[in-house]
Amino acid sequence: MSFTAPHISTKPDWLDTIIKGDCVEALNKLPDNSVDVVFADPPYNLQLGGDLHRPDHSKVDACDDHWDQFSSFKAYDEFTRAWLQAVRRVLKPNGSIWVIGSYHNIFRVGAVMQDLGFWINNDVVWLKTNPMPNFRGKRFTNAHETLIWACPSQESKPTFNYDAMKTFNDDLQMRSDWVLPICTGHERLKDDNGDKVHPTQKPESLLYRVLLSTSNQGDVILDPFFGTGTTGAVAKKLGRHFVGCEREDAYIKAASERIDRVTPANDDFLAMTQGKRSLPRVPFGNLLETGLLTPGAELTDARGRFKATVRADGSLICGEHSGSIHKVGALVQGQQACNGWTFWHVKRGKALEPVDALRQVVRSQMPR
Amino acid sequence: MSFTAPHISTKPDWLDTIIKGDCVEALNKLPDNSVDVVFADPPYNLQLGGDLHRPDHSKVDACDDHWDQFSSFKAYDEFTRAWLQAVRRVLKPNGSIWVIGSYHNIFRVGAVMQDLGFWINNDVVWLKTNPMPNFRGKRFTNAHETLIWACPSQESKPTFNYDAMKTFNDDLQMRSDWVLPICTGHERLKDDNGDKVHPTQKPESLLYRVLLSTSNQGDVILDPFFGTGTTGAVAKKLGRHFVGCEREDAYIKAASERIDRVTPANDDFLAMTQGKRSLPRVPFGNLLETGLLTPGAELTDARGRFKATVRADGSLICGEHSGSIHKVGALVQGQQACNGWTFWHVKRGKALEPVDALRQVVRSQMPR
DNA sequence: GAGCTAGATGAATCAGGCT
DNA sequence: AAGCCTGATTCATCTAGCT
Repeated sequence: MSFTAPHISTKPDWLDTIIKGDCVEALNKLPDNSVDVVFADPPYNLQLGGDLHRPDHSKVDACDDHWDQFSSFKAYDEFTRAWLQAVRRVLKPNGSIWVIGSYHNIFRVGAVMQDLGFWINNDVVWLKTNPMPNFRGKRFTNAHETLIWACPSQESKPTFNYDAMKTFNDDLQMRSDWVLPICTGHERLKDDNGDKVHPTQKPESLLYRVLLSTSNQGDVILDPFFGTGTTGAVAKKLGRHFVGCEREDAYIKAASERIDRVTPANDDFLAMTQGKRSLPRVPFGNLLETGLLTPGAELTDARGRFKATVRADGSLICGEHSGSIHKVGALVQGQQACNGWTFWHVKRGKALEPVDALRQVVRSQMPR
Repeated sequence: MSFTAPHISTKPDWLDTIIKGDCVEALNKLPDNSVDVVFADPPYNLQLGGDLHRPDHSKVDACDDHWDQFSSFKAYDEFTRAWLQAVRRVLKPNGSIWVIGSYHNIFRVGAVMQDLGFWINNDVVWLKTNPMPNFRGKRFTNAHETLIWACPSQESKPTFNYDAMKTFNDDLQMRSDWVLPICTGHERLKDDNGDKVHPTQKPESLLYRVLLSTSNQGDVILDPFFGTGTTGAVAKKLGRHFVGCEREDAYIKAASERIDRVTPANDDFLAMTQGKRSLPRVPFGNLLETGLLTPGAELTDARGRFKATVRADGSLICGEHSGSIHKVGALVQGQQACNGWTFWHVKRGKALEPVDALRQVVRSQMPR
């Protein structure tokens, strides 16, 4: 599980290990100012209700573990303050801390961090390419999580590999929104029954980007909620040291074996961390939001046989039919499917143009 | 600045107006439970000064000279609590509140909202297609802002136009990440010198999506930090009422003139895509009453594995099982629940059709 | 092997009306 | 007020198994 770092003559015994126990207690084993970067994925305090089923009646495997249960916001805040203070002692003055969370907990975490004097450099949103849908149709698909990147004080001068990030991002400044898939497939650790070992394993691509942007080779990376060790695995791969705190034996075992299998380094990781470079998607509704079309606008097909009217929500009305441009396009033609972008046209001056041309206008305003 | 709503006989004098003054004070003019949706873009640059007042109208002196982190955060929290409580009184129990902010303030706002009992439905990230770059190269490009969508309590049942948003988004569920350009060009209000009137004018496209997703035609939309009136302009355009609070005369003037220029969209095009949930309920027994099915009719599932017989009261008999179409459908499959309308089929000519198709026939014959 | 289909699954604060 | 019944609701991706 360990790897050599020749320039460190006497390696502390806690380096590149997982300390068993609650993180506040476990961190007592570390000296002051001994850590360069912290990555923390604390419990989210989800407060779930009853069971949730998919439309096909299968049950959603919820995160209902005991470690995610708190009696109140106050209790959660106290827990948060305690681990942040413990982390603060071991973090170097110019070190960085990353915390990830969802709307259930991230606002509380961020406020406590500010109260303790941490200085926020950025919040970063992880946009999931493949989030779980909202099965009951009662909310927006919860398609992102939030990371806070902060320093121990306003005076801190953290590592930020600006040029590496810019190169990484096709010579554009790296933005605060990162598009990455969730952790599935071979990367997801499974037990002997084929069940996931940890309910909330983070993708390695996320940790790559965190460590690549705000740490240097040989740095010490602390993860106070180590879980199945994504932080350790990526740290080792990138030539960083790690130290983790974890209470559950099953997670420690899985993480240790996982990190043992990691071979540090070449450059093949770059590909993994690249976001998708496909054309940005522009929903038809955008044309109304941005004023390129107004509710009541009339669309026709290229030959003018069918006429439809646009409503405020981006739906079309055409005789008895209503729905998306694709659905109504299919219905009026009596076909199974239709690309509404090329089927429907709009008058622009004297000429008829496919609405796809308006989509191009929107895209031209998007530098990405 | 006002527009007529003929179906409201006595329009309150505050409706479709901007109330001058601090929002906590101004909101005293509104009765309890009088607002359907709140959109709030609270100030968050503490160092600009002049923005913060305690509930007793004394000025907060936190950011006068030296930056005092703790006292200024505390003052901001007090300010936040005060306006949120004032808003809470006028918001209907099933109303929605949206708050937008950046990492400077959104964590504090979110935590205070939770402390006051607001229930968060989603956080939404607005991804800017054209953000300001990070000139010093010390941070990630700050390319997003965060919105919190919440309700006054966990029991609230807010308006959420799921089907309209899905149509809007090319027949995919609307996600929690919205890609929209910032407010520039002709949309950006300029004064006589060509300077922008308001430092943080929000794009109309953002409000369009907020109001389309969580409000209905004729709803009352409150913006306690009205600024140059983007909320009012989009509300009027979409056939909603507005009320705003604003302290600065210059903003009130610019907003009033702006809203006067807005032409509301035609009623016909404000109708939105409706889902099945809004269709009138048709009990299964109706199919027998109307003669579409006769007692003794045989139903099967799509693959013909299960056969059931319809009795005069609309119950099914299937082997040992009997009961409603839903109950028997669940029982024969050994599932907890089943939508009998789509599970059970009937022969119509040569083809098998779900009984749901018969329900459509009944609905088409119903008076609107 | 390639290609296809069916099935499984992911940090989720996920219903509403009537009796 | 609590309980019961109706019936509405999913996207991207990976794996296993079959042709």
